[in-house]
Amino acid sequence: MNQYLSLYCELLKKHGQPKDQWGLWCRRPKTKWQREEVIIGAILTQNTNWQNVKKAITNLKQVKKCSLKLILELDLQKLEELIRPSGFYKTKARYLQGVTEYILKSGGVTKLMKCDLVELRSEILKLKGVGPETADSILLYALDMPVFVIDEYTRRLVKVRGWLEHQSSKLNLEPTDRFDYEYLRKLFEENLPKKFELYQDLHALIVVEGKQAGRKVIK
DNA sequence: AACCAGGAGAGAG
DNA sequence: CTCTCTCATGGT
Repeated sequence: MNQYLSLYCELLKKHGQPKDQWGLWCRRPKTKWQREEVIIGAILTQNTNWQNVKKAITNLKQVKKCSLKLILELDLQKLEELIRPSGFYKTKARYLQGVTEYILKSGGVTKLMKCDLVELRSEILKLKGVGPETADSILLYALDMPVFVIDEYTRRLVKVRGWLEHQSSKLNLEPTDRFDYEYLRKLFEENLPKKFELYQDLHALIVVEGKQAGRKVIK
């Protein structure tokens, strides 16, 4: 068992199955509407506390079911007003409508799940408001595709545990490249069985662990 | 009362 | 390609 799998076992033992802490995101199986809500949440949570996102989603549900159809039905100003608690509400409202338009035009979430992973990833990365982390969160948690999500918690963990110390010199990488998004993503994916359930749980556990650890050892 | 949380786009150099 | 600025709310 390599260090990535032992990390999973260690965190699983410590925190348990990350279902309740992560609400919908780690729930399996998911309904179509739960998948849509995860996509909406993935945009809303950008650089924002999850507590604020919950308020925004509650506001949306108060109007109607939190779905992609609702996002398109609402006019921009109304949507802005509803998601205001999540911050950056004007830009996020536009992001949401753009992403929603693309998904519905492509045939909806169920259709997307049958697409080729690599192609779909490069397609949604072109959408405004969808960077690497948001794209992979959507692919992994909404569409059950095996992509590992890299975030600040993952970077810190890799840094703190010194996992890249001897590999970086071996591969002759510049210090800035060692924590590059794509590099870290491939590192995790190459060292773990390609299963979306494992990716979902491990990433969630890393976040839970990271939050609990706080920012005491970081620099 | 700063500081920051499941980031990303746009512009400059 | 790598900085730096901007977008904004709510909790410590």
